[in-house]
Amino acid sequence: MAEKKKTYLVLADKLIECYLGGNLKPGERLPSERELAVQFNVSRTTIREALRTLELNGLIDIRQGGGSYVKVSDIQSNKEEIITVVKAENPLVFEMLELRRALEAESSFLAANRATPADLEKLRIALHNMALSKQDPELGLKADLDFHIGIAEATHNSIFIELIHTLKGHMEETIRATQNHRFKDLSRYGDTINEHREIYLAIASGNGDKAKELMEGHITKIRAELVESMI
Amino acid sequence: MAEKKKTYLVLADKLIECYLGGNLKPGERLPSERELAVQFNVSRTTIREALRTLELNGLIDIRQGGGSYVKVSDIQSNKEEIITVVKAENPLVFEMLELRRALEAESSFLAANRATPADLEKLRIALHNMALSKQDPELGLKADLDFHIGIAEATHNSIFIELIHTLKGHMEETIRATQNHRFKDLSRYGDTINEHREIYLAIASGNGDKAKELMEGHITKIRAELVESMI
DNA sequence: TCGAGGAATTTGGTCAAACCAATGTTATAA
DNA sequence: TTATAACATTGGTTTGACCAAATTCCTCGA
Repeated sequence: MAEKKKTYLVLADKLIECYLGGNLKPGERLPSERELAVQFNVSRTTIREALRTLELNGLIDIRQGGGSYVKVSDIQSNKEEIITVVKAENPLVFEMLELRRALEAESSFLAANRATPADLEKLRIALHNMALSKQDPELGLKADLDFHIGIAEATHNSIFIELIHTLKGHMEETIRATQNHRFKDLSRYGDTINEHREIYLAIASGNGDKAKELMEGHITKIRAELVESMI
Repeated sequence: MAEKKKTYLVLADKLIECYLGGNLKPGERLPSERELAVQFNVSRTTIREALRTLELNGLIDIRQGGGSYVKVSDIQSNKEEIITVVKAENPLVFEMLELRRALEAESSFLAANRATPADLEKLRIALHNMALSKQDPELGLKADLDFHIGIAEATHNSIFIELIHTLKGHMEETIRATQNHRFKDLSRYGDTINEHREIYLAIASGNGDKAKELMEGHITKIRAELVESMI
């Protein structure tokens, strides 16, 4: 069904496409409201609503008498830098794992306070798939990843979400490395599933501190398994 | 510093205070734009900008011909959260702070287990400079930064070290934003110094769990100060 | 020639009145 | 009672005007 979009949002997108999508560098000025109104064939009022939208999203800076300027978002570029740092093909497996411990523990805490019913549903599905996957390593891998990513997404913090996706490759590697152990000793795989389930319950019940503690323990245990698998 | 706030943001706050601060339950309808314009003695245009702000922040739902309704909030949000959303100059500031909480808490934990005498010496110097800087904001800023960076370096985890340097700009911004409050109330600045000192002691004595807990509290407090400084 | 000061212009901020479009309400007729 | 048409309400958009801040540009004096 064709959703009817609000005009000011459509305009905001057009503005981004025309001016913020690379054609205008940070610090440069946009055309005046009156010019934009003519260009897009709408009233100044409507253009102003679109500009407000961009301002509230931190994309531009509006100054009375001055004009609208593309914001030099330290933070936006910071965000990209952070991703770059983490992305760097790092052979530093254990350092990465420490980063994951930091990120995922805090994610669990935040998720417990913010997860929507839809977020929780995703986590339940991942849990369920994992339980079904005792004989299927690939399904297990995917479900395991889905669970960890699902928690990050439940924080609704865009930086955490991007970072966890950046770390996906590393997580996959780690899981594969430890899978041999897990499948040799099925009870251990069961332990992992139980840990996930407990983390889920803590998040679903809104117990942030407990969720964080459990996730810390979980990743510490992964580290131990990784050490074993390398012996 | 008497910042001149944009009218529509001020109005958005008033609307929250009058209607979303508990007096109106989720699902209930706000007065019409025309009524609100009369009530706050501004034009309908201005009221509309304020309502847009609330809509963009997901607090209300505006339906043509229907009216504006308080949204059933996805995330469990207390009043402070709401204020935060509306006030945030850059929506990513608080996301960044959450990232810092994750990184610096884990850093403190790791530092407590790995800090060398040289690492500890650096932290002591930063602490000392901070104590000396009650009258010198710039020195205080640098000492504050040095302390946080020093902890990351004491982890000897290259990823953490790179990340904290990437976040330096953001940290500086946050410290500056909260400095006004700190210097208005010197006892509060003393609190900050004491928090740093306690974190140092926990690290120096090898108590990782305590160091982590203290750092978490410290950054949570920074967040609260940041919220205050924006009101 | 250069710089300071100030007037004129540009640009965003606010207001008012009108009309359109979608929704909600009420009255009417089957 | 129900379906429908007329009306009222409410948000959406346009226009034009004026205010306030910032910028631009010109003049004048050193």
